[in-house]
Amino acid sequence: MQKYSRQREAIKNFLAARYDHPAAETIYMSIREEFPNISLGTVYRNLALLSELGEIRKISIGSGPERYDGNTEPHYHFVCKCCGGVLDLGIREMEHIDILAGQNFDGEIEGHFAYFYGTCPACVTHGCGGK
Amino acid sequence: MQKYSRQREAIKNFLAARYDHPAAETIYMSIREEFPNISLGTVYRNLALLSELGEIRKISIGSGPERYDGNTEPHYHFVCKCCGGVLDLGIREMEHIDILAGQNFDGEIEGHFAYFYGTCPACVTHGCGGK
DNA sequence: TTCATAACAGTAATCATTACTTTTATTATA
DNA sequence: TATAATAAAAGTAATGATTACTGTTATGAA
Repeated sequence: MQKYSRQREAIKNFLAARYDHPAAETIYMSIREEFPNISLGTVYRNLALLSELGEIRKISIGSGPERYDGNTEPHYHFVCKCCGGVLDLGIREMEHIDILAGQNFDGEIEGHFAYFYGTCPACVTHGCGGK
Repeated sequence: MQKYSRQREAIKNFLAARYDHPAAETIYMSIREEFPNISLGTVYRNLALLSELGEIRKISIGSGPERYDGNTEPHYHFVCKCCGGVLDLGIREMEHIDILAGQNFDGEIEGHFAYFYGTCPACVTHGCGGK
């Protein structure tokens, strides 16, 4: 039986209030302000648990550590090659590409993972490192 | 100035002859048959170098180690949730989704990374572990 | 042939993440 | 409210993938 945990609650609330898709280490550093003794293992365990419960989302962006997203609505991400930031994109789910991929393929396609990359608005105007 | 290396040549040829997108460890184990003293570091260094030169491609599939592909033609991959295998898909580049993603976005979209997942042909017919 | 150095083998270090061990916090029940 | 069972914690050790470091060897230009 799952029990309540103040640390888990704090991690969930922290993610719900942010839109920059932080890594476990970043979450750990911030949560430590409220729980100075929290351990990194606790952060990882709760991130894994919350992901399984579908209360947060884990996002892989090629290189570097995993990022976490408090927004569980289906949406795509944009990764800036310049500053490394991760932004949300306001486009709908592209179910049609699964159909496309399934043509001339004998397996069963359930879905896809995708993210876009390029230069984010801030880096376009202020240059790299401008953010 | 870049110098020739028999080990690099062997790694490149090995990848060119395979279509299962092996991980560095797998490549290491196979190349060791020809070069018993080759070190894992040499495999990683050459994989990184060949990727930079555009002679092979490095593919990230969410979890687990990076996979390498001797086919540098643009194409998409399918990852089987059942056996973990990675297959090539015969669909064209989907440039249109970059345009789609760029609408209502002020940054510059250069491209996207995407892969599909589900059950591969072999696992559909023989069940999980049947491959 | 000599020489400069790219690439090597072997090993140590790093980074992100997971696992283990003992203690603490939560919650159902007496 | 007190007791007891156990989920979850803190703290630490271990793992897996990858990168970096340190002499040594192989390549190729002079």
